[in-house]
Amino acid sequence: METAAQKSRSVTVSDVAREANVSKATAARVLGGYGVVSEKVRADVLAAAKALDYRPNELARSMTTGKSGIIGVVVGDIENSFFSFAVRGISDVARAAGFNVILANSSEQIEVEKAAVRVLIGKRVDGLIVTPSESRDVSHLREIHRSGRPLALLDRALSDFDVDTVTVDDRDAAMRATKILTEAGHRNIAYVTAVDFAGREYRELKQIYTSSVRERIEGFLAACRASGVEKPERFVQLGATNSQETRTITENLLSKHDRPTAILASDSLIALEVFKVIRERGLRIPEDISLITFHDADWTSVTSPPITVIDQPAYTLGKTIAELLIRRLKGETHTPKRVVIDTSLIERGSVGPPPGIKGGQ
Amino acid sequence: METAAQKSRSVTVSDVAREANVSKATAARVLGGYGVVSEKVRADVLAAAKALDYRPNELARSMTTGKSGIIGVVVGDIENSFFSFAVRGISDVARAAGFNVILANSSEQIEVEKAAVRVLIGKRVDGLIVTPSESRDVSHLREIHRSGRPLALLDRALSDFDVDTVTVDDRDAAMRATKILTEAGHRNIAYVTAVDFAGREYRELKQIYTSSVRERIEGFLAACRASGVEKPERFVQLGATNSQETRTITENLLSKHDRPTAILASDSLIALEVFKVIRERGLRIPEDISLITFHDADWTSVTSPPITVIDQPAYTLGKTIAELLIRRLKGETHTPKRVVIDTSLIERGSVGPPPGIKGGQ
DNA sequence: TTATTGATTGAGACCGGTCTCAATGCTAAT
DNA sequence: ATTAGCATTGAGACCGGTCTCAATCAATAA
Repeated sequence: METAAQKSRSVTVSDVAREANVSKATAARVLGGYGVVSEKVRADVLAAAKALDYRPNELARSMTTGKSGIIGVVVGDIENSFFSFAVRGISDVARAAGFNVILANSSEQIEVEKAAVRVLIGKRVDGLIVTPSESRDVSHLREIHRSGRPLALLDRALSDFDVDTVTVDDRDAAMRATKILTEAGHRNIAYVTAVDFAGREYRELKQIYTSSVRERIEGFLAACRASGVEKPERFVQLGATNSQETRTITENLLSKHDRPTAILASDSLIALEVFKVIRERGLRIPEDISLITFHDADWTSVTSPPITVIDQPAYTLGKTIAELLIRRLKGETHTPKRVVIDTSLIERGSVGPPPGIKGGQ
Repeated sequence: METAAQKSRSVTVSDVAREANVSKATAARVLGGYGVVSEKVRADVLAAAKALDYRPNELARSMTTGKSGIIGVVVGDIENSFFSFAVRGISDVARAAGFNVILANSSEQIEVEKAAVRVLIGKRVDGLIVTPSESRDVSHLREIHRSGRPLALLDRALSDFDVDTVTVDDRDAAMRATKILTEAGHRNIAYVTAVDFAGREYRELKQIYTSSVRERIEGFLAACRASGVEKPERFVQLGATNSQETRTITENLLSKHDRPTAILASDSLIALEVFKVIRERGLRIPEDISLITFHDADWTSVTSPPITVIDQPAYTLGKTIAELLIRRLKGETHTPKRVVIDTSLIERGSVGPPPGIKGGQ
């Protein structure tokens, strides 16, 4: 009657120990893979474990060891393929190193991001990889640091956080892309980006709290100025946070009497919507308007014409930051590294000279 | 001197209790939000908690309650936007209900899937949502069931598993799509799908161990036969598991002397590659070849011509299965539901009559 | 005034592992 | 024969919560 199976309570070390006629401590030693045990006992315990179909409770294990084997990842939006590739890079590296990943979406909202970080800390993740949605409010990131957990930043740097960071050369990439446009003769180039900012009107760099966005704008402005464009600030369009907003912005842009002859989109979701609106308006690319976007999304190569893009190695970005974090989790104490990964510009067919209305340079 | 901060050990209930001059049990009551406490004591404890910046250890909490508040999700491939949308649906519902999601990728490999399930059970997730990569080896799914955790199946049903399942009307969808093709006059239609099968050659339905794939093939074959196509089996192409394989398959297909006049792709990743190869070959869609694909991926609407697709509501699929699972996790004991969600066929411009070489019906 | 009742609070077991330390047994050295 | 020394094993504390049960106390009823 003692063999009667309990409801469905899971098998514990004690159960195995009893079955193998050894102490709980000994059973734990072989099951947990630590300490020393004689061959005979080891075999007995293993046999008992198999017979009972023992499964270690990782939760309990985590509680004593203090390590959960989990890496928390907070990302802007998984639906954006840039992030899903990055996450895939993180996951692959993590799994290979024996870590699991808990994924959270911030929807680029600081409050959601803070909540996610809080939950993750509560779950006692071993480390966090975050794509900070802004640099003004970073109290929650400070907390991570204070809790002793390593933090790593993905895609967006934070000047006053000296932690492992992997970004791409945003400023430079934006400059190169813009330069291609100015060299083709464009002087009225719109830069459409996704920052959610009350008022929408762009005024100065200081109002942008996301490093990557700021750097790209910086690069865009620099390249515009270099080619003699006056007050390029007026071409910066903020607020393309979702397809509806992007659509509105693009429609406004295309309705202006001096509509831009080229558009630079800060991500592929924006570009897709821009592309659609351009199409709907019956405008031709690149004859009527040129287009370049950040991120080599799959669709950009199959449109007619295919789109010129800035290729951000998203997978590598994720892979690299995960490697850095894991090295730290394994005890390495290198000084925080700031890795900047090169992007490349893939020229396809979406850039041409501006329509001859007002002429080139 | 007693105020001296400990290294960086985290603040526990006991610490708060001491600070507030109450017992651990009482502090736990207010911090844990259970039992009853007087207003005064509650205020004291809360104040102490704030002063000490107390953060509950979810791990410890999970250990006693037996619930981790985590839903484990094992999916074929997050990079596939079908899955990333589904995951987004799951995540949104989960977060709203106070659950977290641990995501694992199986890469459609049964061994990886089994390992992932094992890990997730070890982490004591409250329930699992799995996209089973095959129906032959389901021992690991049986284990989930035996461990008392609810299991829910996403996108793929398992005949001998009576658990909550959400799928789409694959058979019907494939039939409708094929019918559009046959009605346009096609009789030589290739169906390209991603099952990894030694030998690649399709022989019979029984060799397909993924329900959705099987049903689609079934629908395809039925529609072909209905329009008088003989031995439509020979048009089924297995093995398009990655872009390279897909490319090879498509190239072979297009090189045949009696090359298909239409292609039906089982997912958007496959279709994208097929589309590219068709383009490279200088063939025109739909004049030279027609194309339909499962999943309304973003790129399908911006190509020239835009692609006719079977729209699978991936987000809804994820949302629905998560809702079902969560209801169960909250104690509801409804009999397992098998929800089949309708797909819709979005006709765009990639279907036309077959080129007039051999003529239509 | 004393017993009864209900509201609070405290003590301590427990979850399922890890890990320290002492006890035991056996071999080898004196 | 006695004992130091090493390899094994066992007992039990601990991690940080939850939760049961008993104790305390003031207020109400008899």
